[in-house]
Amino acid sequence: MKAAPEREVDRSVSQTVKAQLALRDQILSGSLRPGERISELQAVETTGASRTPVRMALVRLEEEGLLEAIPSGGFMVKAFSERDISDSIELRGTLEGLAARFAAERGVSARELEPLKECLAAIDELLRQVPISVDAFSSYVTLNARFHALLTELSRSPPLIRQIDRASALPFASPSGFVMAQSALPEAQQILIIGQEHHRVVIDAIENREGARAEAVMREHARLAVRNLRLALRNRTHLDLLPALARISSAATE
Amino acid sequence: MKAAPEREVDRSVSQTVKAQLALRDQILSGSLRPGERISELQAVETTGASRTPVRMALVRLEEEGLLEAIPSGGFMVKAFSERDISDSIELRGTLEGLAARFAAERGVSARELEPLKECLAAIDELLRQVPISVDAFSSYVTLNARFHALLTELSRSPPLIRQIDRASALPFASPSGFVMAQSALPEAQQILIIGQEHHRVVIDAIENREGARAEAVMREHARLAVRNLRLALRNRTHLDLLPALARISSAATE
DNA sequence: TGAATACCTGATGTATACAGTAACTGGGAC
DNA sequence: GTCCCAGTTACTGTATACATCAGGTATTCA
Repeated sequence: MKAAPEREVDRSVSQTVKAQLALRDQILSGSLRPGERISELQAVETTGASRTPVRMALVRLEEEGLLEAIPSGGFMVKAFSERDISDSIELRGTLEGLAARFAAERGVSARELEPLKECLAAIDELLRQVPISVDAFSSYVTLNARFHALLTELSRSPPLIRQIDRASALPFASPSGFVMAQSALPEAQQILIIGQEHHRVVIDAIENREGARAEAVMREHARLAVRNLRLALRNRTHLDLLPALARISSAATE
Repeated sequence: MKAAPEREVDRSVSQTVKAQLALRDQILSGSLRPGERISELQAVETTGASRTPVRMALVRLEEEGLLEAIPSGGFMVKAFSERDISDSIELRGTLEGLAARFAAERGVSARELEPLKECLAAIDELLRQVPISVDAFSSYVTLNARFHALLTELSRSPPLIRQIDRASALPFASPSGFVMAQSALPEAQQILIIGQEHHRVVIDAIENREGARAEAVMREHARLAVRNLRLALRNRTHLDLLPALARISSAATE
């Protein structure tokens, strides 16, 4: 029973992971700007790791989709248009739809659905209070992520789970990527309520083995995230919650 | 104007890529067996590259889905069940369906459809001969891959194109992964003809901006590959064309 | 004054040396 | 005979040194 599980990070976590997390933070916080070449030596200084783990982290971040390889060598921060992001969300929705259909078609025991229903109830509880507090929004993000993860697992398809995980790795494409960004807007509550209805329907569809319905509702569910994205971009006041978004050029939409 | 563009591979291609190709070959040819831990030092000997590029290649192959990270460190060859493979194919079909829908909904100019139609005509030409020669099968694989690549491009969605590429990276999930494996079977011709019909329909659907139709036909198209997989596994005589498949345990299907 | 070339600086790609840790084997004790 | 512990071995993760190449700048010539 080892003590200090918090500060042990410095030793137990590998340098590679440390560098990866640090660099991802730098990218998402906007310290590194899109199109900018990432200098390995600079990364070595800011992350504290050596060149080898830094290179490792860069390769992983490229696979993750945050970086782009430069033909002559090295990496640069990838730039995303609004269209890229909405397409990524639609893509995730399509994959989650497939997962829901698999779950419905292949059948799921009541025991497996239990945690999903608990999650559903917890979100219901959150939404009961009006207006919804900021804390509640934060809890919603956690519970929502959990719901989506559980639902994905229901497909019992490792390749699909893997792909959904990668599709959700991009923070703007993840299930609750823009929930916080619009927590102050009046439309926010309605969207959360509608989203919860989708959650309810998909569970019902899976229980009744209605594959097409389960798939369709998950696709529509993702489009809610696209709406959140639009809202967040139109009301740029709260972009400080996701600084990387501030650089998305709306002009690049079409 | 440099000479010897063939044997220049030794210098122009990076050690990392060389190692990656060599290791992938070893995995797919069956030299490295599923579940087996890959020793870096051993890989250094067989590939000729140093440890650094070998490690790089291992990370990339893991992201590609051929390897699995071992918690205590290192990598092992991933094992696939028949179900894993059919799910991967269904997954690719779903993504290609999305691409076709995007193309249909967003509109495609006649000029952009031109290369698709040329490809279609070339395959038609191939299928005219009965019975189809082995050479024709080989040409079919090339043209089919080209058709799928062009279709994917039509979506004009970089994130989607990227994901489809990754989904097709697994050789068993790629569009014509099992065409060769069943080239000697009598059902083969029929399947090729049906596949070509799908190609024809998806282009027609995109031209007429029928998104749902385009999507549906691409999904069905992928299921043809699942059928090919089943055929290939039932007639294990020709598994030598894809040695890695010989290790798929049919028992692990359910 | 402008363009081209040569040199130089800084980067990445590669190789290898070192440290820490996990797994395996051999021996001993119960 | 079996189980457990300790020692050893060999592997991975990390750091750093070296070579090669691309890009930029300065100088020179037209």
